Amino acid sequence: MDSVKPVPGRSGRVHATTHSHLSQIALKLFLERGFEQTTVDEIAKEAGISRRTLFRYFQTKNDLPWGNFQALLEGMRNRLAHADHDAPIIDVLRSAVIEFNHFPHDELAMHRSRMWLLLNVPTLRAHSTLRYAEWRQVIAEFVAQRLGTLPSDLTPQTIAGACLGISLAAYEQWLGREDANLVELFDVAFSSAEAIFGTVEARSPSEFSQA
Amino acid sequence: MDSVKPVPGRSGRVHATTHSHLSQIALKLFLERGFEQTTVDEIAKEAGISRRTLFRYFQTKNDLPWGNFQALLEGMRNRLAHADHDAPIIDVLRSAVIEFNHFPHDELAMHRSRMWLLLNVPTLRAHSTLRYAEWRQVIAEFVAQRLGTLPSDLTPQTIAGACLGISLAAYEQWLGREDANLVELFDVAFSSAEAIFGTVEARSPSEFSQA
DNA sequence: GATTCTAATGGCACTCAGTGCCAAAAATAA
DNA sequence: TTATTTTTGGCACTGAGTGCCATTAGAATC
Repeated sequence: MDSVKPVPGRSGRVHATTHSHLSQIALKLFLERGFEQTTVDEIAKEAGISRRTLFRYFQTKNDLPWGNFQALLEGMRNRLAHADHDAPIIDVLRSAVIEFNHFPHDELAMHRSRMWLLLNVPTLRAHSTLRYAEWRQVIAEFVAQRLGTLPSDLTPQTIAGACLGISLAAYEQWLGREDANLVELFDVAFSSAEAIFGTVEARSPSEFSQA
Repeated sequence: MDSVKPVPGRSGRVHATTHSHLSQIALKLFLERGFEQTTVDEIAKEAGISRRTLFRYFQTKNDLPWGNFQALLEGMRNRLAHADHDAPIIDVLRSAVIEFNHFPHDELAMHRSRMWLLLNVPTLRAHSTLRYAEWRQVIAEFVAQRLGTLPSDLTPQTIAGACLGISLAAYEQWLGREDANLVELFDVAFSSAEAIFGTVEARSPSEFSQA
């Protein structure tokens, strides 16, 4: 499935597996036997690697469902950094968040399982707080950079918090309806939020300076 | 400090300690050495009980800073249940939440340490999610009972979420200012929220029926 | 093609959180 | 004194996570 190939121009032994592959195996076992009932040893054995190696791919058992979250975060960070500087902040955020939560059709079922676990297994629910904080930080840093403030200031933090709230609301809806379209739900959720809050405070500085 | 006395009319061995006492010892060690650097064995030894017994008072190490949270929850549940049935929901909630977060003067320093840990140690921050959920559930059940809806419905959940948000904002302020008054901050936070959202949707049913 | 360098793997021993089980201790009730 | 009740404490066990180091499998160099 995920055949790992040597990267040209890079010394050293080739990776035995991928975050994605391990995550898939873990999700499968978690769904079959339950999260608490599945041991890390079983996952490692199923993946054909040693337990020690698994802990080099994932810091904790709780991180397994997330896949390579750091890489996804880095992708969103880059997307935000290279966005059109004249586009309104809210528009950039909207498309970045939607892109972040866009998955190929053949991965959607797995993603649904993933999100179901993250939102329903108590241990994972608690641990998610930490991942959410990292995600919000990426948003906050982007907004702060656009507004010329610190990421810790009220506006960046508020907007980041709102984006997270919107996302979680969309996922709640998605998990509740078998036939729902995730991207559409995100779109609707963002539109609702914009209608309620307006976009005044979220416009880019260049729009003001160009006037 | 916490001398444990036999309860009249109740058989069996007397409790060797209290949640409060263990919590105090744990807080002291967590602040001195750090949360991760303190083992449960050290806390048990310092308290003069066995490790096994400590785990009968607290399910996990993460629960130690919370003290007897279940008892506090039960207190709030009772307070809400016995509140004046004609008083507006928001007024009942306001006083219940403030009372929940009211501590005697000589316990305030310890409570400050407690909250600092809960909001700053990653593991505890994550675990708090679960305690917050229980707290919100108590609020939601009260609101639902007053409105004649299910606790899982949107309005009870939203109001409970707002109460939590208000509380956390008040704590953030409190921890940032050495001289701040916690109860006053809660009062201000509640007033701000009421000013923004109004109180229309949060009035008790009897107010409508009496009209 | 043999050697060297580099980066990942795997095994082992260890710490620590948390649990099941059961005997011992300490209180009340008969 | 004896029986009953409830908590405590010890012990062995499982499972997560870590430090250390030898081994492996590639690439790069000669």
